[in-house]
Amino acid sequence: MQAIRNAMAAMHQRSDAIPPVSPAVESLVRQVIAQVADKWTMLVLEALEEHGTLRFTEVGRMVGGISQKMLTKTLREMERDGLVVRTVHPVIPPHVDYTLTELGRELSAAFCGVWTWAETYYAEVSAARKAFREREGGA
Amino acid sequence: MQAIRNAMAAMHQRSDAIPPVSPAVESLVRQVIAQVADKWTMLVLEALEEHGTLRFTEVGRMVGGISQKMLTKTLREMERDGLVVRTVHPVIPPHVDYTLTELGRELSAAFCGVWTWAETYYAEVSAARKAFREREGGA
DNA sequence: TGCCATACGCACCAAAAGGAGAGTGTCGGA
DNA sequence: TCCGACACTCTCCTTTTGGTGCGTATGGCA
Repeated sequence: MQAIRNAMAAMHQRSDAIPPVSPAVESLVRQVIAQVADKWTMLVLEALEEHGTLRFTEVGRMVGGISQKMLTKTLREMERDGLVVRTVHPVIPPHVDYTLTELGRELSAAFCGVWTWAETYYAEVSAARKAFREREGGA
Repeated sequence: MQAIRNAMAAMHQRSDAIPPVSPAVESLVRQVIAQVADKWTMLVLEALEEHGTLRFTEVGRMVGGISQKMLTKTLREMERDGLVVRTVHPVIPPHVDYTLTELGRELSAAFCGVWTWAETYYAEVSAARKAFREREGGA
């Protein structure tokens, strides 16, 4: 049973996968991808792309079904990664608004293809799931 | 404190967000997006796009750092959603291979933009994180 | 006088994601 | 003879995700 672990471990040093780019870049890119390929991030990105500058509760409204905790977390991570700018107006009912940076807009544009794919093929995904259930589930 | 819950609840009936598409389609698309915008799914998709047909352990090798459990789960979900075809050769050391379907290839193409974005801007994301740490973290 | 609204932080909890390790069944090689 | 290989599955465990509810500061409105 060592073999699999050995192979997996070896994987981390040697890059059998994609030779063109260096392993260090590979790993960074994967890290960024993993961070960004998140449900809430995608939804918030969409909302801000569609509506421009929004404040906290407005983002929540646009995204829909997100808790304040997750919204805070997602926005903070996006701020950290340079995808949004957070502007605090020091007034007494607090007022904070969020805008996409250029980086954020670029990412949003990149995700556009995935949205289009989902809109184009969701029916086929549904059909595939149904077929799978009938084939596998209700044998 | 009811206000937020009311607003959130209202959100689910009325579509304040994106009028152009119907709410039903919206919800389906979001569901598909949430399913598909997954780290492992993206990585497996990439591996299969790059190398064509692969068998179980080969996919694991190409993706790198994935446990067998997650690999099984990811591949099963992708099969269910019609992204890959799973072919079992009934020989005695088991032999199963996985190939992208047309749907899978289309999705892979759609994600291409995100990969390009990550490759183009990962340095800027790193810089943004560093700046954020210095600004916020090590105040 | 007193409650509401904003944009959170914090504490507590449940559920899901994810990893490590063992087991499986048979066959071919050492 | 007995171990390893494949493609898993199962169990146990930790970490992450996500939800709910509470607190907060204070100017404005009733």
